[in-house]
Amino acid sequence: MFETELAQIAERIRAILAEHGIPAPESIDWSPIPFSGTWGVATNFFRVAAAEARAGKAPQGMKVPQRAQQIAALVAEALGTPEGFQKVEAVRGYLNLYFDPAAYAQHVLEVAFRQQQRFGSLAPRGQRVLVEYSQPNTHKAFHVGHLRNVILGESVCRILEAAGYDVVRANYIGDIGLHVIKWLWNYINYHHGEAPPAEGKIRWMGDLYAEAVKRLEANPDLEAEVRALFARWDARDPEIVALWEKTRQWSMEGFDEVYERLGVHFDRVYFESEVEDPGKELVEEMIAKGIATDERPDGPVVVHLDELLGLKKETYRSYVVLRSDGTSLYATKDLPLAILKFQEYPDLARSIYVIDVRQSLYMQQIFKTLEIMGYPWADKLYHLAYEVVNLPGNVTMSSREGTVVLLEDLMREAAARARAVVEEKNPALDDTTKDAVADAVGMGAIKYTMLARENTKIVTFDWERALDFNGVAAPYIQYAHVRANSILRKAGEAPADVLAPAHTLHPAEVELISQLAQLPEAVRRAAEDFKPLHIANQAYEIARAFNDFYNQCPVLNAEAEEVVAFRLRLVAAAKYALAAALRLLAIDAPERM
RNA sequence: GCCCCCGUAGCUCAACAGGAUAGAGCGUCGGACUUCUAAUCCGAGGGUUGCAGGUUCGAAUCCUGUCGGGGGCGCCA
Repeated sequence: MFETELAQIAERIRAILAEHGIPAPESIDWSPIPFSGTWGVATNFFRVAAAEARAGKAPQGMKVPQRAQQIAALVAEALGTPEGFQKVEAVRGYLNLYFDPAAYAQHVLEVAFRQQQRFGSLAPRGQRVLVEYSQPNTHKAFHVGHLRNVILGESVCRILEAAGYDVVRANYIGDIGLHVIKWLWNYINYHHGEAPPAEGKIRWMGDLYAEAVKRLEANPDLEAEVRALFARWDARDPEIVALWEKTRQWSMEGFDEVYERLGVHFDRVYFESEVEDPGKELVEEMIAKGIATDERPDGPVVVHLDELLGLKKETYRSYVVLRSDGTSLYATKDLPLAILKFQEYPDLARSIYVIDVRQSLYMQQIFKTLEIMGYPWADKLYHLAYEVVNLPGNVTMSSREGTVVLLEDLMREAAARARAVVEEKNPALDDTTKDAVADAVGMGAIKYTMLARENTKIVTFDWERALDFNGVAAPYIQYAHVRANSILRKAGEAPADVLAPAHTLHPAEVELISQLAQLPEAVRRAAEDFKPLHIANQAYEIARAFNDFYNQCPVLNAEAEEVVAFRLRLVAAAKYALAAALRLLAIDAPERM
């Protein structure tokens, strides 16, 4: 807000400094004034004073903070009070500019009314980015660890869109590999002809996989059967391929249900199976170019990155692109997939991989290899690393080990608990609404706990914490939205125009407007760092400010008609902001609860 | 052996590009519903930001070292 005005003031400050022979800083940055209880921006002159001191030009015997204050005072004096501002002051080396409250409040409301549910959105950039996330394996379970990926990926997509990017949502399905063969082996031998239940397809698929692993561990001799089956699959035995396609579809249907429930959809779904053959061809090309070393039959096909780059220190190390028996592994397929993405979307400004942090080295190896191969877009690849979800006691979630919390169990439990709370808090609602509210609150609570955390921090899954609806949590924000909605409903017609306040603003109004105004900046930062956390924090701050306002400032029964009119508009703006922020977190904003 | 991440209140976490007085929630104690939904609000208590140096006018934030925890390092995905 007020970027052009501030740029002009910055120029005037430069001129004032120049007049006094004081070296100008390379940039003049503005930040909010803390502890002020009103709106304004500040900049400081410590850098200027320090630079002056280093140059030996500082007035004799004057310390940097003291000199900074002197310069701030000097600038304040020369600047006067610019148009649109109420007050200018120099405090402890800072120059504080206070906006005219009425004008500022009106400006914030104007933006909110113009953007409405898109409040906080930035101008279009005309750039396209692709985000690959979720990446589930068919024939396996979908647990809470996978949930963090989906939620983070989806939120990042929404944030990037709000920041003006054109976003391609991509999924990459692990539909082939040893795990699939093991599953098929178990199915053919012990479950032939069975079909998954209508409810809980993913659980059923996961159970059969776990069973396969258990059988093979109990009797390692059976591995030979699995290898034989893998050979048939590799030879494209029609019977096996048909069964693979049919069973894969069961997993896909299960995934679709989950995505539907989470509010996630993809623009492009890639399958590992579609890049396997291109990958094998690519490996041959890499061998021919001397990028990959063929150590067969005694070893696999390897890319020795450090050697290729002439690095003496271990950096990128080496990795295998093709097994010694000629079968593919992850790297065989990730390389052609990266290429395929840029063939389909040549104008990508960024190709982002949402993948957990344990694969950081691997990702760097893939990116570096593509760079060595000469792909000009290699520098646009970005690994968005996030930490894993563990169980208490630092237990890694593993479908093999059976140490998992299944997504469907979590969602069911969340809905059930939320439903009980709705029943207690608002029994007057009809059943359909109660169900909808329970879903919004339950899913929201889960999503918020995963997003309101630094990507690089491990989440320890705990039932009580994940489903705690109190405190800093989605329901708190949703409740503020509901309260705002409730006031607007009672008021009748929603206000469509904007008013400047005619009364002296209450501190709670000041704080609320101030928090609303910070949403666009939160969007900018969240998009820049790929951190939904910034939105989660800002959403909470807005809700907190709104609840405080709600408590202290009557709206419909305010003391004067003009106050009612202004506050109604403020409530509407707050509702827009809350809905917008929740939308960026992929959390529903119910109308009542 | 090499590399990455984490360490902030009793617990779980915040803290914009290094800026003014490090903030929330939970838990504990004490208050506020005849008033727009109390899933709310107010108050109290709680800190040598693991430790030691360094850079800087200024460090939770950057650098070096160190301790503790987690993770990754050629045929798993």
